[in-house]
Amino acid sequence: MCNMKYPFESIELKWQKYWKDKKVFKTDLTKVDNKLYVLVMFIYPSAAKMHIGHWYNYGPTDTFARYKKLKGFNVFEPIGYDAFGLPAENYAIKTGIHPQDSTLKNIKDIRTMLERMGGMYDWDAELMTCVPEYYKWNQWLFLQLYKKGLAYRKNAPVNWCPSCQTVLAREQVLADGGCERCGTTVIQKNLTQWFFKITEYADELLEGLNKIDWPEKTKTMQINWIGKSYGTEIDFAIEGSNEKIRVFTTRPDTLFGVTYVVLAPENELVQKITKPEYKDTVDKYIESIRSLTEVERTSTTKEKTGVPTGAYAINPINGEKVPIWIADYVLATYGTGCVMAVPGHDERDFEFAKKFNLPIKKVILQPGTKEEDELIEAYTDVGIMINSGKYNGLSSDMGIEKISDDIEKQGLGKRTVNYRLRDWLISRQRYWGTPIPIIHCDKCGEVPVPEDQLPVVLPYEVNFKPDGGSPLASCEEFIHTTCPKCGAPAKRDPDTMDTFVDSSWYYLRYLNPNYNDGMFDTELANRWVPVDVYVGGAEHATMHLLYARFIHKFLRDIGLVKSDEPFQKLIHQGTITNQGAKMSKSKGNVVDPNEFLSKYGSDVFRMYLMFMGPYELGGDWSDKGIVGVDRFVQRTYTLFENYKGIASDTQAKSKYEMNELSPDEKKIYQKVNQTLTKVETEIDNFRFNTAVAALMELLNELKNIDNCRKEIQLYTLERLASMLAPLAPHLAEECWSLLGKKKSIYEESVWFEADSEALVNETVTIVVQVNGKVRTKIELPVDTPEKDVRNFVFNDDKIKSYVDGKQIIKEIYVPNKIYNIVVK
RNA sequence: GCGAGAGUGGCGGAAUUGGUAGACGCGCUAGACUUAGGAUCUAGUGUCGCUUAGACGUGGGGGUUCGAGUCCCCCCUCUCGCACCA
Repeated sequence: MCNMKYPFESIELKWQKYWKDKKVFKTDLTKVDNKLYVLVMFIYPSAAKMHIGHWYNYGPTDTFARYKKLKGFNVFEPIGYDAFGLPAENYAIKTGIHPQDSTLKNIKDIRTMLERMGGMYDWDAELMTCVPEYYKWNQWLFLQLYKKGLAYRKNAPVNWCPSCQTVLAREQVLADGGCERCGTTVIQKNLTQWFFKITEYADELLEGLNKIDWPEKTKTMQINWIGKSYGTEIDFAIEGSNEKIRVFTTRPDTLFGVTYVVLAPENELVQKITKPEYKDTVDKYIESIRSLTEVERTSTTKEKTGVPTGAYAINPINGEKVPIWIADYVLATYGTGCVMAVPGHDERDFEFAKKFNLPIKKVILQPGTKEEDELIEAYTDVGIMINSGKYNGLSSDMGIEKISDDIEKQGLGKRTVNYRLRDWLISRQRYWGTPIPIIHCDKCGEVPVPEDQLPVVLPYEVNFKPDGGSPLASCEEFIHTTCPKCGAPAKRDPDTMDTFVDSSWYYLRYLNPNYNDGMFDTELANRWVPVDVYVGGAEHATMHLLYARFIHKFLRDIGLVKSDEPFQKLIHQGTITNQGAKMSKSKGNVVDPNEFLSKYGSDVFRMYLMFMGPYELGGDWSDKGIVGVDRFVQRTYTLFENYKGIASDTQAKSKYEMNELSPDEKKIYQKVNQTLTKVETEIDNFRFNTAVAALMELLNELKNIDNCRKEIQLYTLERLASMLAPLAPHLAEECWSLLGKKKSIYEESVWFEADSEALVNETVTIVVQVNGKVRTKIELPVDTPEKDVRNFVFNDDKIKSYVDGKQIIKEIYVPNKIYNIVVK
C-alpha cells in the first residue's frame, strides 16, 4: 500500500500550467451548437484578497461550468473586474494611493487567486471596466439614451450620502436609511442630476419576468419594486380658487366616503391655497418635516402628523365640501402627491382621522355586518356600496368601474396606471468612474460630446480629496473645453456615472473585449446571449439585475441585440457568515482562505465549501468538517496511486452484462452507475453538497475493488476520475493521468453515460408494518408478485406474533416498498 | 406591521409522488497497527431501556391518513425582503 500524501501544491501548479499553455479553456465562440454561457457576477476589486465569499461564489459556479463542459457543451465562462467605484477612491483618500494604481494591483492579485482556485476561465475574454476601451462605451450608451430622451437632467430632491460625498439612487439606500456602501445615514438634498428613464420600460420589465427562469423571490422583489397599480385620477375643485386638486386613487368606489383631502407638504399647491390665518402653522409644519430624513418620514411606526390649510375642496361626485390638509404620510413623489382621504376604508386615513377628529363615513358595507354598526377599524375589502347615491347596492368592485366610467364621461378625471419605480439616478460626484459625455455651453446649453470624440478620458492627475463637489470640477485640463456646436469655451460635466452602468452590459462585452467597431460584437451577442446561467448574490435583485434588464431592452430597441432578456436562468448563492454576522473588513471577522489553501490546497477548499450545505442557503463558516473532505481526497489519491498505469495494458468496455460480473464486481458496477446519475442530477441543480456525498459513498463502496478484474477496476476508476473532475479539477486530472491516460480529461471532455440496466437493484427490502409501525424487513427480488410477498409476510414469526388472534382490517401493499397490516 | 423562506442527533446537513427519519461528513467511543500518533485502518454512535423485546423521536399544540419531516389549522423562534405607494 502506497500512502504518499497528496502533493497538492505541485499538482495544482502543474495542471494550471497545462491548462494555460494548451489553452484548454479557450472557448471557440464560432461554434454555437451546444453553446452554454455560464456567467458569475464579475468581481469588485476593492481589496487584493479573495475572501471566503468570493470562493463560495466562484468555486461552485466553476464546478457547474466544468461539469457542463465535460458533458460536451461548448461552455463560455469568462471573468472580469467591476473596477470603478467608491471603495478604491475612499482608499485613495485615506492612503494617497491612486485608485487606478491600487485597482490594477488588486486585479493582478485577484487574477492569481482565481487561477489558483482552478477556475475554468477563458482568459482571452477577461475585461475590466476602468479602462477607456471599456468605459468609452458607457459614454456611447449614454449618448444613445440621450438621443432617445432617455437620459435627462432634472433638479430633484436626491439621496445624499455625507460620507461618500455623492448622491445615490433610491434602491441604493438601505431600509434603515443607510448608504448601501458605507451605512452612513443618507440625507435629502436638492440637486440637478442625470437620470436614465427606466420608468419608460416599467411595463416591459414587469412582463419580461414571465419569460425567465429566476427565483420566485427575486421576481417578486422586482415586481414590488416596479409597483404597478391601476387607478383613477380625479379632480377636486378648490373652493374660491381656479386651481384644482388632482388625486390618484385605486378605490374610486369609495369616493362618497371622502371626508378630507391631503396634500404632500412639498406640493406646490400648498402655498397657493393655504388661507392666510393658517399660513404660519403650515410653514412651521413644513419646516419641521424638512429636518426629518426620508426614512423617518416614511416609517410606518411613526405617528402620522399634519395640519389643516384652511382651504376646502369640493367632492366632484356629490358636491360635498371637505377640508384640505397637509400631512407627512402623503408622498410628493408618488401618484399626484394628493390623496382623497377615506378614513372608513383606508387604514392610514382612519388612523389620521381618529387622531384629528375628522369625520369617518361608511360607504362600503362589510358582508355580515349592519349599516349602523360602528367602524372600529378601516374596512378595506370588497363589500356592498352604501351612502353612495345612485351607486348604492352595487358591489364595490363593480363600483370602481362604474364611478371611473362616469368620472371619465364627465371629464372630471381618467383612469391611469402608477408605478413605484422611479428613474435611475446615475450621476455621482466622484472621481473614479466614467465621465459623463456632456459639455455645458453658456450659449448652447447641454451639448453631447460627438461620438467620434469619445472616449472622454478620465484624467489621472486629479485632486480627489472630498471638498463637497465633484473632484473633476477642479481639474482644469479636464473641465475646460470648447463647445462642439459653437466653438465657444465651455465646461465638461464634472460628474461620473454610477458603476451599475458598467455592469449593465458587461456580459455582452465579454464575447470580445477588444472589439473596436462598437460597444460589442452584435453578431456574437445574438448567438450567445442571453446568458444561460447567471450566478450572483441576491442583494442585486432590485439594482444590478433590474438595470441590466433595462439596458438590455434598450439595446434591443436600438437594434444591437435581438433577445429580450439578458439572463435566462438565475441562481443566487447563499451568504457565508461568521458567527452569524456578515463578514466585513470593518467588523474584522473576515476569514482568510489562505490558511486553508496552504494546508489543504484549493481542491479540498472549494470542495469543502460545496460540501458544507445547500448552495443557495449559505451558512455560518466553520472549518470543522474540512478534514473530512481532505481525507476523501487523500483516499482517492491513494487509490489511484495503487492502480497507476492500469490503462496502458487494460481496456474497459463501455458496458458490461450484469450476469457476467462477480458479486463484488456487480456491487461496484451498480454503485458506479448509480453514482453517475446521482452526480448528474445533483450538479445540474446546483446541489453540490449531495454530489460530493455521492462520491464519498462510491469511494466507500470501493473497498473490494481489489477483488475485481482489471478491466472492471479501470471501468470504475475512469468514471470516478471523470465525476471528480468538476468538483476537484486538479486532483481529477492527476488521477486520470495516473491511470495512464495521455490527454487531459478536459481536452477530451470525458463524461460517461450511466448503464441504465445497472441502476435498479435485483432485490429490494420490503418493510413490513403492523398498524403503521415497522416490525420487520424482508429482502425479496424486485417485483415479487403481491401474493408471494403476502406469503412471506404472514410466515414471518415476528409478524405472526403481532397478527395472530387479531382481526385483520386492511392490508396495504406498496410494490417494492412497504407491506402494512392493520389489525384490531 | 406586511410578504417570503426556514426550524431534523453533540455539530454541518440527507431524505422522488406522504411509504425504513438521520445518507454523507465532523465529533465522540472502543479496538488494530505502532517508539509515538493530533497519521492510518476496523467497528460502533438519535434518546430512554441500555442484554433483549420495546417505547419515544424531525420547534410546540391539534387534525387528515393504514402510514406525516413531508399535507391542513393554530402558536413560537430565526433569517431575508418591503416599510404609510393612496
